[in-house]
Amino acid sequence: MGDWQRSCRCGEPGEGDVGGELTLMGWTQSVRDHGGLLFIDLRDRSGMVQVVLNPEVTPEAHDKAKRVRSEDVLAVRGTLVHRSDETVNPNIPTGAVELMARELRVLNPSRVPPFPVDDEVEPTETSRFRYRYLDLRRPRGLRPLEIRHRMLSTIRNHLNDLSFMEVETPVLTKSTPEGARDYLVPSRMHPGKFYALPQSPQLFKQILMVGGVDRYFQIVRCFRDEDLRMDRQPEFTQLDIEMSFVQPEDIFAMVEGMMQRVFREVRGVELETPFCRLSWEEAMGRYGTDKPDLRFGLELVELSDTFRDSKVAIFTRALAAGGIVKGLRAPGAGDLSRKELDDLTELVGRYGAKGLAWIKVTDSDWQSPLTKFLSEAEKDALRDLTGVQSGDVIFMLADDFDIVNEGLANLRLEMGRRLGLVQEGVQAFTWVLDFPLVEWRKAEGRFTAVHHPFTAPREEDLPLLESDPARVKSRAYDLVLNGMELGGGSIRIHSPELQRQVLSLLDVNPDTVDDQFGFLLEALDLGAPPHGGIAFGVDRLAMLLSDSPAIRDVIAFPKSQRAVCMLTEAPTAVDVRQLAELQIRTLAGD
RNA sequence: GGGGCCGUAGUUCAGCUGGUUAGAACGCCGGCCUGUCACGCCGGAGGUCGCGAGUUCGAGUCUCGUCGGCCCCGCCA
Repeated sequence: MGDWQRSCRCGEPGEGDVGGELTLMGWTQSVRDHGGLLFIDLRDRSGMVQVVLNPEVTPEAHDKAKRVRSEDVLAVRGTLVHRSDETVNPNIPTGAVELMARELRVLNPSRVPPFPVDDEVEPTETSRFRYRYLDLRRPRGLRPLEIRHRMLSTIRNHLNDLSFMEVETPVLTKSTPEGARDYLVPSRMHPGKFYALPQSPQLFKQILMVGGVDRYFQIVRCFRDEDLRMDRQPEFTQLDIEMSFVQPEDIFAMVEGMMQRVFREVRGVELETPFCRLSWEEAMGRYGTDKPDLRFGLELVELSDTFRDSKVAIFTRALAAGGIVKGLRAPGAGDLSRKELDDLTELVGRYGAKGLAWIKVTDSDWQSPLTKFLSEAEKDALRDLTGVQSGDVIFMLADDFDIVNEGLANLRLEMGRRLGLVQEGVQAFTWVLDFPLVEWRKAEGRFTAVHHPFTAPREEDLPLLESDPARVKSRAYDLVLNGMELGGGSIRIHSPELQRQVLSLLDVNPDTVDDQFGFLLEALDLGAPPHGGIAFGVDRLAMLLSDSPAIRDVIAFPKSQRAVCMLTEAPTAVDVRQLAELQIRTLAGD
């Protein structure tokens, strides 16, 4: 660079700067060599500006420019001039001006890049993330991170305005029995012992409440060693919030205000508040899921009673086994082909359904493999309950509660898309309330917490804790947007006795309760205020705000589906001496 | 742990029921060109068809295995 100092960024020069002497630095987007005149598009994060080299004015600079290649890093000094009317480029913000170069320095030449650094062709994800630095030079690569940054800075401003305090909690912490698989970190000072990376700062933030921190938040990395998905990474970021002396209403109002501001400042969209609210039971009943996409209707219909004494064996058999029958009317879907119906059957099959019953309703008849088993009374009931009309299809599923709901919920999403019912541009927020406190895990033969073990039961359900735990509802809530779970939280248990009772209901061994949660129980016994909070998936929110198809797009250096860092190739083997120091020997031979 | 899709030039892709020397566009290299902005024109180079077996007279194409990427189920309090 020598002693040169950059005067502004490439996207910034405008007509106000014309006549000025500018020094610009950036990357070579393209070179257009006309033999005589030569143009260079100089780019940085802020944008692009055209540099002109004229061999008659500056033969030396022009000569150097002839050897400039894509992605070379340049510094150019010259005069900013107006372009003549015919040569103005309306497609870029700096298109009215250009830099007449007097002197050019190649700060660092670049090898030919492994993929073109522009938004024209999308490189494969493998090369995008292997060469993430090239990807980030493209607007398409950088934009999701810019939106993420704006979102987080808006959130910090907002919470700061509301007197929240950001506190950092430990990353080297303690493994706890419930929840996802932990990432472990061996301890050198304590051979054979391990820290765990936090799955969330849950217990620390509750302890902060006991410490009187009152209004806490943290934008914090969390770790879960589970298999990846399009919207799941092994390390992800939570917006963690906790407040003392609050009711759910206080949390809702705070979150709605925050979301309003985020959508206003990041997307320029004005959200209506208060958000919709659904009980868990209503959400499950009408949509078959606890995270319904409310951008379209297509509600499910309960049909168990209709078919209680039916001749349709698949229905009565499922009901006899304690299952349910539910249906979904797809308006105007009567033209579905056999192949399409097979595909839909395969779709519900993914969630365990053994088949998918369908009826095509036309003016003259009901076409279905089931027709001959359906009584007139059942047809009347179906007409009443679904409002079916000629040209529609009724889908029905009979199986246990989870399979029916999950199958139909996903069928509903698919049909919503196929029938073009999803209203684009609509932000359909909803709170989902009154989740069950616990659910029975057949595989494990015990109850597990639906939210987490520190969630308070509803007060009116306390008597059921002993007699019928499955019917106890919790003071938990989720925030759902367009079918995506953005965050969830709850009012916490602040009584040590109740906390012990819930832990024992979850069949946590009484010895390990004190081992694992002793510090929490002790804190609850030393003046813990009633408190509650919520945590959001920052990455998912950023995905939504940036219209990104995958979580990888909103993370600077994401991991592949097999949890490998595509840039550094971590995890890797370590030196045996490091292992010896930790007193660790691996079983995996390699 | 299970199911599915994909892997061909530097990049994005085409390559049919197996059949001559594996193609296109962009990029790259060389030449020409003084108002282009996805500059244009002429010429050229560039391939372990992910890898390994198998079937076959013959495999980019079929089969099996393997590696990698992506999507899904399980898992993710």
